[in-house]
Amino acid sequence: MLETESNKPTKKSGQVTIVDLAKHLGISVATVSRALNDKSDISPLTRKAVLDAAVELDYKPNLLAQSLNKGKTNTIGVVIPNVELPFFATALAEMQRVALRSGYRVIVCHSGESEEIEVLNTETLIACRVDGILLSHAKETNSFDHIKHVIDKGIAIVNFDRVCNEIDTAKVIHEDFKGSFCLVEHLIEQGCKKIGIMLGPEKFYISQIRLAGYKAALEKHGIALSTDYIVYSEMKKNDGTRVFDYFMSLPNPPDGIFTMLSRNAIEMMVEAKKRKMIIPEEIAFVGFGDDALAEFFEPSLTVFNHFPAKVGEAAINMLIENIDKKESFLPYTQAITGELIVRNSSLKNGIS
Amino acid sequence: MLETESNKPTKKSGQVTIVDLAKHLGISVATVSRALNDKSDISPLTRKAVLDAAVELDYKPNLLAQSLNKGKTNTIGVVIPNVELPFFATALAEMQRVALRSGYRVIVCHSGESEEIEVLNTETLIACRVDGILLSHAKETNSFDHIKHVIDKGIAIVNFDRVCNEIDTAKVIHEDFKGSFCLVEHLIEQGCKKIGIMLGPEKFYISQIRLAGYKAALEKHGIALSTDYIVYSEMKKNDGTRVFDYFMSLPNPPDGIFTMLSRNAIEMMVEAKKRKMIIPEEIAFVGFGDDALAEFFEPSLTVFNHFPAKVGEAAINMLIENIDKKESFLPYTQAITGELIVRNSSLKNGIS
DNA sequence: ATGAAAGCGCTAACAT
DNA sequence: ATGTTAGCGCTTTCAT
Repeated sequence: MLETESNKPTKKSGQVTIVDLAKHLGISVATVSRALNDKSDISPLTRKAVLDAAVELDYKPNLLAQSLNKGKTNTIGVVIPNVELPFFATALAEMQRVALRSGYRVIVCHSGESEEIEVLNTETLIACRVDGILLSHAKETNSFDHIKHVIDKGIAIVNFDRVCNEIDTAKVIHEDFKGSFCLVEHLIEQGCKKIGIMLGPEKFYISQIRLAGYKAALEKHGIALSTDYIVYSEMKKNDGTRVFDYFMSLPNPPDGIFTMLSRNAIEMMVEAKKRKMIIPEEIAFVGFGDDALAEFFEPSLTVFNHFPAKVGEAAINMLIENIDKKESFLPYTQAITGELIVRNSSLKNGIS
Repeated sequence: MLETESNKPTKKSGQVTIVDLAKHLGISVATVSRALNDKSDISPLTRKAVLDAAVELDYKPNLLAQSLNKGKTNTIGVVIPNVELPFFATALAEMQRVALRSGYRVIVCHSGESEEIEVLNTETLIACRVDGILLSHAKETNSFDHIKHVIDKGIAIVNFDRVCNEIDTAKVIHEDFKGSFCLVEHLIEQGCKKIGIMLGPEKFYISQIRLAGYKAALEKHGIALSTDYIVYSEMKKNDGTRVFDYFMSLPNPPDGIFTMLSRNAIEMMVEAKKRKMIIPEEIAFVGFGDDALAEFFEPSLTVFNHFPAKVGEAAINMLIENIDKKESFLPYTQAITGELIVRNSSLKNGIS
């Protein structure tokens, strides 16, 4: 317990290091390290002395140094376009929960829907030497070289929700085809004959797949396809309003509308109500993805719930698998089972 | 341009290092470092050679090593209770935006409203040697030793939204008193005489302050205070419903209700509508904090908008100031100016 | 059971 | 203009 006056850390960081502990106790850093890491070859007394000193001096290990030394950071990087979209907020929260349980830290980056920032984020994460990356593309993103990059470097990566179909990465997706098929078929069963669809950007893989589901449902029920009823959007606020105006301006406007973002359906319903249209009798609505808005709006919105938390959980578990197996991991795709929630925006025999 | 066969990185990390670059070019690491960091004492030719090689070999700097060496990480840690609350999602997004602009990375931690995890998060951030911490307390949090800790270590910290009044930290808060005063006064002006208030946990500083604003408004207008009308809650889903039941069970139920979380007001309105009560004539509602739900619900909810993005921006700017000034920084408190948004849930002369 | 020393990748004196 | 070297905080052989 040799007491020197110089207990205060002297180093650059201003924080207590194992050198400080070693000096304080008059032993070597190696011994301190062993005690701290609970190694075998150490006397119980020394261990206790070190542990006590660590508490006394408020020693906190420097993760940077540890990671640098070990070549592993136990950190996962997440790149998302926008946490303000409820889907991403929920998925992210779940990722953090699982990460913590599995001994990983999480660095979150927002691309803000910008391709440039998404690329920048990816590079930052590589520079931070994260063990793996979870990524959902910005709507702007057209080129996927940064993803190839990550893969070439042998860094684990899982693509979720807004995935890119041009690269063979591990992916977690929704039942996009089935969900969209269900929703559209439900509209048809409710008597809708002219069904409009509002998608995200045309290049989105999920736009394409959901469109395919829509087409399949129409075909199954012998309804002809009309390109007038298919609209892409940049997913801006109030796009729903604009697209609804467009639909209503058609010579033969839809009697049912499916939107890829539930929020857009809500915006449309606001507009429909302004025009004194009767929902769902005159026009019915369904959306992809459940949230508080869908539940509380009047009429409540029929949705395909894609379980954001499950997506988050599956994605991070797949990533950890990828990290653990390293080279031997073979990319695969997992689709999370969703569920149709029928509500008043589409149910014509009106239940309340 | 000396070519050796051994271009591939040999090291533990598996990634290209400046040593690899140096070998590849047959020069010293110091020169490589200088070139990479755009130092003065270097010939343009060597610089170019290095930069080219960096691209060719896909060199990415190791931030861990840089940070360890410099004693600065350029990283900010954020601890929030739950991103699924729209306020935090928006504040966080803004923090990231500003951080990026200012050359900082962000590590986000969720406490999930747990004190234990909040403490753990804080320690992790210290261990990561972040330059500063932005923190909003979990609702569970009772002890603030971990905050004292951070301050004692000389790490910059800014407390926002859910602040603790027992410690002298830098803080960014809302106009909690004024906002609550405005909302309640507005109800009074609309003719409400019996005003219920639903707060968060009693120990929350913001609960206390918002209650004070409520009391002040009542007093100004000569309305007697009744403890029956004051309810605390743990901010769980559907607490609004329960509290509304309670209010309605009173011998003399309120004719106006103010909730600290807008979502609770929505839940109450759902319940009120089920009971065929007329809003706002029979009972009016106002909430603290604006979000999509408040705008889209029918009737739309009168709120005090506390501008989440501004809070996020102010908090991170204050933190960066703290980081830059270090010792000479004196903690202060900044209140973000809010704004009353009157909507149909309270406006008795009904505008639509 | 403990210490000495090398090394993780990088920067910054200090040479030359 | 470039090379040599020490050191950031830690773990881990290899000695003893």
